[in-house]
Amino acid sequence: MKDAMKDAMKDAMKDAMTSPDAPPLQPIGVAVDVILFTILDDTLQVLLVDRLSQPFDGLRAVPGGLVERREELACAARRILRAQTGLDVDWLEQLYTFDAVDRDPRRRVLSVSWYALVAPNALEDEAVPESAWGAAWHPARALPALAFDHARQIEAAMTRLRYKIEYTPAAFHLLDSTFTLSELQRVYEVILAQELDKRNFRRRVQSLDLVEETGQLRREGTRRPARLYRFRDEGFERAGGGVLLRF
Amino acid sequence: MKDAMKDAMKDAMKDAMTSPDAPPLQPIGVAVDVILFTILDDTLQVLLVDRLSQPFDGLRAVPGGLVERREELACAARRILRAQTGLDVDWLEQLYTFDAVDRDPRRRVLSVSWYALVAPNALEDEAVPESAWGAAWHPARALPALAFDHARQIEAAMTRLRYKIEYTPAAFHLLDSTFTLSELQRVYEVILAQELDKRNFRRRVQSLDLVEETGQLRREGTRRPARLYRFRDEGFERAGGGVLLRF
DNA sequence: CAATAAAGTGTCATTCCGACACCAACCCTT
DNA sequence: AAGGGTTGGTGTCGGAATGACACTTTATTG
Repeated sequence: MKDAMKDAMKDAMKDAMTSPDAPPLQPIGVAVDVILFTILDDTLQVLLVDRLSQPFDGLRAVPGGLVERREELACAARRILRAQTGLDVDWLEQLYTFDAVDRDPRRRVLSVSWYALVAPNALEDEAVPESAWGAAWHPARALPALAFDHARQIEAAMTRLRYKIEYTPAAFHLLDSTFTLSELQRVYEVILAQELDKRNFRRRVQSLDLVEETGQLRREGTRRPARLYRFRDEGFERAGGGVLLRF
Repeated sequence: MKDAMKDAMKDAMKDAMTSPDAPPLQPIGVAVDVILFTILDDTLQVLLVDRLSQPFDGLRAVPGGLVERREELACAARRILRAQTGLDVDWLEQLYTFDAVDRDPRRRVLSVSWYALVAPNALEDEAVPESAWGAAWHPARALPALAFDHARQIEAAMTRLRYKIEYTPAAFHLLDSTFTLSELQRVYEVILAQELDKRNFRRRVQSLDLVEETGQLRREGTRRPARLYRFRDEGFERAGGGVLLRF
């Protein structure tokens, strides 16, 4: 720890020294936090880890950590996610930069917040390593006490997500590459927190050419098998960024 | 300058020292940049200042600068706007945090980017001080060469603005507190870069109760005077965040 | 008082949207 | 083999919203 501190100070010195014309550094820390969503048990879930040290020892938090000196923020977010959860995500978007001066009681640390989406079965495949972090899913609408300003961050991420699924293909990243229309509908219902009419939903999705049949069926349990679909990029592209799925 | 450097290092040391449990600082600089829009000559305009030193000496840039140690980002943005342009804005929103490692050739500096809106006559009142900064309006769709990643930032801000005027009262901040419906329509036309039908536009605005008559008229030039309106908060609130003005 | 220039106003045809209910297909049980 | 259970899958219709469209009004100026 002492060595790390010395290193940081050497870095600071070098940075200040090598560019005589550069204005002085303000020692503001930069962290990223990642709100990782999935849908499990027909519920929107957020991945939380345990905090094992001060501050906020014993509370839960979203995965996060300091950004390295020459690391892009999105890379930091992915690195931290991988380290704390073992997951690789394919949807990762910057959410907001949280900057309250006292959001970290130790010193000034900005949090550049991101949100990410994974399909629920990513769990089974990659197995969230219980490791030291105690990563686990929690229902997004019934969260325990959280460290830092993470409750606010999750709130903001949920709001953003509600908007995003209406005019981007975000929802598809909460599903496998093939899915049934009922599964797709459930994603929208869970995120929007309202029931949708099955026929109207299908009319929209199909008239926008957002999906195409794979020709295969999902047979599951004791009931009629459902047709499997896959997402069609061209649908969203052709629609050109307007609002697409409004319910 | 040397003193400033010493101060920065002292700060860094203090920060690292006072919290033995705090992880080491990464010396990443934090700046804010502000894309300030107005509408002038029926054109969307961006305020640019001259760069008078390296890097990018001689180019134009949006107002920006380093954040102070205990300063919230929005405060920094307002402080810098005031210093470089003399303007106080009432609409200021965080846009995005730009983080390319080499966006500042001297060293790693994040830019938390904001966009702001002012009514065009703010100019005449407060008189953009030509001062050292050479602040001046430039048509947003015909910009000169810009410092840093500011061209990309402006692009992002314009995209955001296009969305925002559809579901927030942003457009009204580009007008005086009272305005004619034609002026309001021109704001939408300029930002969306498309002509709108006068009667359909008025139908929407009035059916949503976004405006109320002041009872006064604007007489201007050689033509029929127009009724003056003012914005009604309740309109947007009642509409509850859905899409309101879609053309 | 004529010319000019923007302000202001209504209709109609089309499309979009939301509400609504039943049969089909499969599996399992008996 | 028949029947029950469960989800999958489909069409219509009435009302609302949308987009296209042109003329009259009201002021000023010469």
